[in-house]
This record gives sequence, C-alpha cells and structure tokens, in this order.
Amino acid sequence: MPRKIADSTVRRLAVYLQFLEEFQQHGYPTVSSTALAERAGTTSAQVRKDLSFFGSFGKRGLGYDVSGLVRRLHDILGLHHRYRVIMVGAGRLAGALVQYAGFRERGFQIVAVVDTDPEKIGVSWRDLRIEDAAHLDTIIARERVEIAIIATPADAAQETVDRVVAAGVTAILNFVPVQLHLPREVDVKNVNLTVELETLAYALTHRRSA
Amino acid sequence: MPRKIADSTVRRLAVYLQFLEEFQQHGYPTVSSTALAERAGTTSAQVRKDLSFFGSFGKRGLGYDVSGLVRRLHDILGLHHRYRVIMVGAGRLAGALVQYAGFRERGFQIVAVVDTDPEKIGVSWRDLRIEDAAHLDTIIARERVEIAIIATPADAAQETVDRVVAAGVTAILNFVPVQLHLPREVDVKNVNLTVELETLAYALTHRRSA
DNA sequence: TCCTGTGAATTAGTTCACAGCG
DNA sequence: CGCTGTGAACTAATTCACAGGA
Repeated sequence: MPRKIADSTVRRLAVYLQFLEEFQQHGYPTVSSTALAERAGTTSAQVRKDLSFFGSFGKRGLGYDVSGLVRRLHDILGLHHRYRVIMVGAGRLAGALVQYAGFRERGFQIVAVVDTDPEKIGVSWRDLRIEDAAHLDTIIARERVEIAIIATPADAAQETVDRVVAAGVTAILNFVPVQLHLPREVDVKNVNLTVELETLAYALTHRRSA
Repeated sequence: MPRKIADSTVRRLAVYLQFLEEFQQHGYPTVSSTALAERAGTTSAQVRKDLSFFGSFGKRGLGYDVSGLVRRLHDILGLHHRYRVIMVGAGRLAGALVQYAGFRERGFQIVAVVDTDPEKIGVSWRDLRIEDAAHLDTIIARERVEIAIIATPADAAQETVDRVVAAGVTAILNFVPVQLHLPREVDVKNVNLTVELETLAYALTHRRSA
C-alpha cells in the first residue's frame, strides 16, 4: 500500500468495481484491462496503472480473474466493513438519499436522520424516526456513526458540521454548496449539483467555437 | 475565448460564481483573488490563472469588482440563457432534483418529467404532470428541451438515453451508475453517488497507514 | 501469441515569483 | 504600495511502448 494515491485513481477503482460486479453477475470468469477500460470509459493503460499501485493482480496473456479482482478492490477501498452513516437534514434530497438502495447494497447503512424542524422531528422514513438535531452528539455516540452526510440549508451547514466533528465523525459527504472549514484530519467530499449543470451549460455555449 | 479549458477550471469558475453572488448580497464592492480563494478552498494564484484564460477582469492594487465579475462569469459559463431541462425517470432522486430550488434559481428550468411506470404517469409534481416516456421525442420537441437529466433504473438508462439523443438533446447529466455510450458531440456529466461514499471509505481505511 | 506490469516520455495542471499598473 | 496578470518552473497525471511471463 503506497504513499499517496491520486483521488482520480481511487474514483476509477470504485468505478471498475461497479463494472466488475456486473461481469461477475454475468458469469464472466476473467476480464482484460481493455474490456474493463471500455466499460469504464478510460484506457487499458490507465486501468493497469491504477491497479499496479496496489499490486499485480492479473495474469499475462489472460487478464484478471473477475471474482479475485472484486475481492481485492473491496479490500483496497475498505468495503469489507459496514459503515454507519448519519443523515443530517431531512429535506427532499436527504429523503431521496436515505431511500437510495445503492448505498445500503454497498455497505453504507443510514442509522439516523436528524433535523431541527419540529414539524419533521418524530416523522418516520421507512424504519427511521427523524430525531432532533439538538441531540446530535448523543445520537452519533449511540449509533457509533463514522460518516455524516450533510444536506441542511446552506446557512446551517458550517455550524452543524462543527458539532458533527466535535462528536467524533471524521468523514463527511457534503451536498450543501458551501466551503466547509474543518480540521485537516477530517475528510470531506463535496457534491455540488449546480456546478455539474453549469459545466454542461459551459460546454453547450462553447461548443460551436471549436 | 481560448482553445481548450480544463474541466477543473470550469468547475472552479462555477464555484467562484456561487461565492461572488454571496459577496454581492452582502454588499461588498470588490474582492481580491486571495479572499475569493479562501472561500472557494483554493489559492489566489489559481483564481487569477483561471480568470486569466478569459480576460483581465481585475484592477491592480484593488481586486475585482464583484458585480462585474459575476456578470463576466455568467457570460463565460453560458448562464445568460435559461435552459430547458427534461427529467427522465420519476423516482425519489428525480423528485428531489425536480424540487431542488437551486436549479431554477440558476436558470435551469425543468419543463417535463417522464417515466414508463403507468402508476406514475399522470401524477403531478408541483405544476408538472408526469408523462409517458413512450412519447419522449414528441415531448422533447414540444418543450424545446436542451438538457436531459437521467435518473432511470440502471437497465433502462442506455436505451432511454439513445432516444433522448435521437430526439436532439446534446447535453446530459447522468445519475445512473452506468457508462453511457454516446456520439462524441453529446456532452455527458456523470454523478455517481456511491463512488463519492467509497472514496470516503478509502480515506477512512488508509488514514492510519500514513 | 496474448496481455500484464512498468519505467520512460509526454501532456496537463498547479504553483512560483515578479514585472507592471492603479 | 497592493494586487493583478502571466511566463517560467515545477509537480502530477496520463499515455506510450515494450520486456517478459502464462
């Protein structure tokens, strides 16, 4: 396990894993870097380089054993473990994410939902009761939460995240378009949906001038 | 307007715009590259370089005129125009995205929602009636749609997108964890929520070994 | 022969550092 | 002076190209 792996590499590994699981379900025993690259939208050299940072998993002349590589990628990404996740904020996006089957399937289990709105507190989403965000620290300790997903209104995000971090959470997935200011030891990933649409707008307007 | 701008640069410009609009609302007349960088989580040199690809918008010794720069970034990103967007798929994530105020505020107007499920067709979301995906091409033409957001089940995504593209849409925001195969002239942005969580899992498991 | 694994070459992206204008 | 704008230097990421094992 080497020094420092680029974020872009880690993201591609997660993508490879998705397609490998598909191959696995279709019963393919092996896969070449070329076949995997085609599916994942990259090049065979990139696939081999990405994997080579972690070891030599393939057989020359043959390719990679699908099930074996799935296992290795699970280990590399740290998915052998089930992660306990809190959803902070109970708006529509939060609701969609809580219901999103893909998370649970891949070992991310949402164990609590909190909000500050008295209208929402007490309401149940599936088998989860929305709790009062005032008790954030107690809930995080009780549920042994490791990851927080932030989906609050913009003006509440920083304050809320400070409390989440104070309660011991060190990994955050942030959907709020705000730059969170946090200690270095906390990992944050930002998902900014308007940025995605705006890059499309950019592509649309600058296309003709190529 | 130069040759080829890196995707990373375009994304940062969109982020700068978000913070500049905040500065504008707070009534700040000017902003320095340092102040903007701090907010956006980058460096002042990066801010200046990003902007310099498109022109010289600042005043030496003073910084950037906030309102002026907001206007320039609007133009650069192509946000002077209102985009007509179709939501393909009417599941929970689609619902959350349709309601998401941020899109409309920034000029992305969802003008139609389609699904194949007879239970959903005819149901209204806000002022939008969910229509039959069988009529995708008619709807896209009728509503003069320019951007499609894909939020279907995984196995329907490619087929659906083929029909969307055949109907003339050239910009796609894809939330389905599938690699879409499309003609080069179509722009696609993929948002893969499990990949985001898995990079956090990677960070969590590899932290201690640093 | 086929396809991996990997140094070397290349290309892309970021940071430095400073000239020059307000 | 202060802060931008920008080549030049540097660092990171991708692609090439081929040696070598199955």
